[in-house]
Amino acid sequence: MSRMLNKKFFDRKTAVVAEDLLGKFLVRKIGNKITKVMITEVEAYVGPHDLACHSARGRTPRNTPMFCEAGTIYVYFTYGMHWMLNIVTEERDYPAAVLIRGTESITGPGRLTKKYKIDNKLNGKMIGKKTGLWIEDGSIDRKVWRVMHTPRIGIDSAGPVWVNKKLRFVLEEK
DNA sequence: ACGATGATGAAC
DNA sequence: TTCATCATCGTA
Repeated sequence: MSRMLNKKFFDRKTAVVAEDLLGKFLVRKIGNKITKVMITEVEAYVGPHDLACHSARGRTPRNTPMFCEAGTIYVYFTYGMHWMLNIVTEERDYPAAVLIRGTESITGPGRLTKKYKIDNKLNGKMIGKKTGLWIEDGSIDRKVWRVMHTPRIGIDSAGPVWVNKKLRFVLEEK
């Protein structure tokens, strides 16, 4: 049985946590049914100075979970139909998070939350068994997978500097 | 390429 | 209270 990643894992620099999440497993428990899939695509939203980050314009009702302790789930609704799953990083009151964009069986942050029934009911909760959503350890087989660094998706309004930062990390099959 | 679809936050 | 925007997706 794999190790469940705890607060300590997420209480580190956001870009480091993001890249480190590749190859780890997203685990979802609903009732007595457990699904476990490898994470293959993430993005880092590194703090209030990051103009693509929801916390760039201060604290608001929506982004309040980002100010909570590392390992807190931040789910928000966008484009009138999609839920986005993030996990909060770094120390309390430092608003940063990693967006989980894709797993081995499903690509796209909106599809992922739909498939694993992730919505605002999880917002602000801590990852763990009680919540029914957590992350388990795993290691990448480097003979099979390579890590790609690219700009983040769908953040054009953040301005050229932050749009071009390579804060999206993707696991690709060689 | 574009419309769906509605919460969010900033401006007025 | 209005309005543009939005960390997207399915269909064309």
